[in-house]
Amino acid sequence: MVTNNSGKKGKVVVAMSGGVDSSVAAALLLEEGYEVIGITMQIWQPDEEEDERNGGCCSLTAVNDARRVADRLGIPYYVMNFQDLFAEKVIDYFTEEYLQGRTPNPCIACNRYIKFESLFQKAMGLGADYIATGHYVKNIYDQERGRYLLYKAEDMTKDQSYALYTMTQEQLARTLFPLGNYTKTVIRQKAAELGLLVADKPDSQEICFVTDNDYKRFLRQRVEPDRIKPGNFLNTQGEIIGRHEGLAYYTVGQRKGLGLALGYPAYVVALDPEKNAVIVGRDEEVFQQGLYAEDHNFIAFPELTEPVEVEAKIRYSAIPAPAVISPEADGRVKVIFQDKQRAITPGQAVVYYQGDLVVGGGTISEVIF
RNA sequence: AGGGGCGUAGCCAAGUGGUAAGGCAACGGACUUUGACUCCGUCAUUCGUAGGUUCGAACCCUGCCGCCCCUG
Repeated sequence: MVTNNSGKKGKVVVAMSGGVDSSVAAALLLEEGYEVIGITMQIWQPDEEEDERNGGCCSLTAVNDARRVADRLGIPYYVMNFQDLFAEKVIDYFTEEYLQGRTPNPCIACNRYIKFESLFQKAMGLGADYIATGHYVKNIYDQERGRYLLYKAEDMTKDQSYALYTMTQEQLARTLFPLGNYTKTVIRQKAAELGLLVADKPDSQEICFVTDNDYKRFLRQRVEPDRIKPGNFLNTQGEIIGRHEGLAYYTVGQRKGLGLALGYPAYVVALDPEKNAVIVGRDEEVFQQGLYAEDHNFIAFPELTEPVEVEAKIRYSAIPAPAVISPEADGRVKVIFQDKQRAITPGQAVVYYQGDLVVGGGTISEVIF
């Protein structure tokens, strides 16, 4: 059985969401001999009614679940308030990006600014040697390169390396990912063996602060109406083919919700903030050869100085595709794919891999048509 | 006004006497720690309307309504 020994291997703060993964992560670290402290980040204050159902990562049930697990494991447990920071770095970013005709990835922003920046600092301030999360990903120190490297998880279906490409060497040096070598199935079994009540808790999904999975409604409620203006749907020839409700409600590659009966499936090819237009086309018109990305972080090496062959991943659920990345004079990175990719979307992250190794990544700023 | 054509679901559209294809859109579900994509399911007791012929009509006939084209 798990016992809290004196932490021969160091003190680690585990970010506990109340879910299976972070709960088992804490348990595994305990077994390995770390001194474990559980912390739940309170990041979002849901409207009374919209909460609780499935227990978002910040709902009361989440905190209660996490606290129970901590009790069960016999570790200290605290709740820390990150609501203001989350509102700024994640929610504001999320809405502003949509308003500008880009498509944000809030999970990446949360990992970057909340978990691995703010929580990280507070943990270090508490005298912790490490921070740990329930992400499915591997963090390994490479002697030859003298760098900490990030690798895809053993369980490829659960791999979350895409959402962690922003991690710096300083962060990686003091971060533990106990789940990297396990499959989700094993983790659930482990939770059951430990007698954790969260063993059968469903996987979380969707955006944690958009509990009904309707981000359009979320924007409608939070943004001043005059910031979302209706405009024209244009075909790729520039002809007006209909009216849209506002750029913020559309994203590249989208099919549903356009309301355009053209006889063939119509997809959003691009958003044009200049004209406040949504460009629509056929399926084949949404495939593009490359992109420019900015705001990079490289993990496998300090910086990109010459063209490198990689497999680039354009969205969370994409299969990495062969591409060549090369540095541009303006600091951006040019990514040219071997084969055209579907719905390359400004605002989304592009993460570069070499096999299981995360080379680095950036934010897509422009699509090369 | 005269001549011709058309009127099938939200859009396009097949069906010309035997009891309403299909596509698009929409809606519902599955999938999913981002938005999307994808997949599965649902979607006209009724064919502009009123009569008539027929065992039986969206399909044939007649009136009316609406729209389009041509002529003057």
